[in-house]
Amino acid sequence: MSVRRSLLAILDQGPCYGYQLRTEFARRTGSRWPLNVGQIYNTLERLERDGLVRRGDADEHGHVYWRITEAGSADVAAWFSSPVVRTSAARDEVAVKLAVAATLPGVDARAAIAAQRSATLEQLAELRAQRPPESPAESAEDIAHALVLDALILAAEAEATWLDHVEERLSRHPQHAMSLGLAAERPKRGRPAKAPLPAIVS
Amino acid sequence: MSVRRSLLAILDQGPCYGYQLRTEFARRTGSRWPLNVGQIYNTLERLERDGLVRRGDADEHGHVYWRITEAGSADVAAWFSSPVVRTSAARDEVAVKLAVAATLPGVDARAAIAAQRSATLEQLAELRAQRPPESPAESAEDIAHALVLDALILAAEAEATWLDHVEERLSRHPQHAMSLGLAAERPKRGRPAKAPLPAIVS
DNA sequence: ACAGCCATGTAACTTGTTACATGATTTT
DNA sequence: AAAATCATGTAACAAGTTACATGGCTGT
Repeated sequence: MSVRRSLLAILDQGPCYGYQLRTEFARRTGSRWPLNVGQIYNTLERLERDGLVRRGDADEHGHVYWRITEAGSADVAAWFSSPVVRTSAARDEVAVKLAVAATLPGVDARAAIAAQRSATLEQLAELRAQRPPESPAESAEDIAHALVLDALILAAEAEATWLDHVEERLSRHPQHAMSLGLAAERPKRGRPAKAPLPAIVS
Repeated sequence: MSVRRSLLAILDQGPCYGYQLRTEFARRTGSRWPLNVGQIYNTLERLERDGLVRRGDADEHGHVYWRITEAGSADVAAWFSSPVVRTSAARDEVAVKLAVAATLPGVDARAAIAAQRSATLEQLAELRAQRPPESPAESAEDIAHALVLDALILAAEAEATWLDHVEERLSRHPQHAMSLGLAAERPKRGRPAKAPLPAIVS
């Protein structure tokens, strides 16, 4: 929902045409998350379908301006006033992947961790290299870009810390090596699993 | 791709029927990411469409077993041997949201940060409370669940740190308050933006 | 003339997600 | 008998993403 909501929030500042929204989004997020132009138009049509924006006529230059509706403004206000909830969904692919890898016999979880850590540390170095030197007078754009960069850096650092943590924990339990075979076949339809949790050494 | 890939990785251990995959996935991820049963069957059909699994006949209990193909095994091997790349996509909704909030005049970015921090800290407390006491003998399932829990805790901690960082940086620049109006209208079609970046005080 | 950007749009597709229907079996 | 769980499936949809077509304008 972040693209859709972001475009709507920008439109809340005043009417924009499609291509302009792309520029505005890029300015505010440091062009770090590329946005295919086609997606802008898709999203605008879906927002119109949902009654959150209205399409205007093309002006003299051929620009099609879109205007937010009251329902749209309410949606933006609600977005900004309420936190992003990470309840059920929001699966971290790396976490899911390593949890599965660590519990499957025959899968080299250590290797998967090592591969991920290499990639994460490399990306972390790249991100840190992009951090500009502290300057006393920063433009609004500079600050916004710095915020996004810091978010990425902190997330990568947290992931690296977690990977070390995972590896250490796996090292403390070398005997059963975290392997968890499939639960034994169930004798009858409807019977609960009652898995024997075979401890297979990888 | 994490659900699809996880189911495929489990199938790489041996044939399973749909409902069984749900149990296996839940066991390995601590039931922390609920998986609607219907999604299992959708995903299996899509995997079959892509030639990664083959559907078997129902056995005496009516269980429909699915078997991974060679292409499927290769996909699993490739998944585990290569890191998850967070290059272009992988937008963090909170980061996008606050970057946009911080650059839009009339939006109270401080309030948005405060709301997010409350939610994040609350969730962090809940997650920490769920951390079981260190026990010398942990089952494979226990360890997997701990890994997932730690991933969530570290991500929440990183987010909290980042939120503090953002707020502090915004406080250091109170004059223009990060506000960035829409770029001025472009005089002609095809002209670049050349935004004046108006410094609007919120 | 040509490359490249500006600008709008369409069509198809992916993964994830939910709601619903259906029925068997097990437990209470 | 009723409730809960096991089990398979279908239909629809959401958000994001890409590839493509089309044309105007600008700078070299």
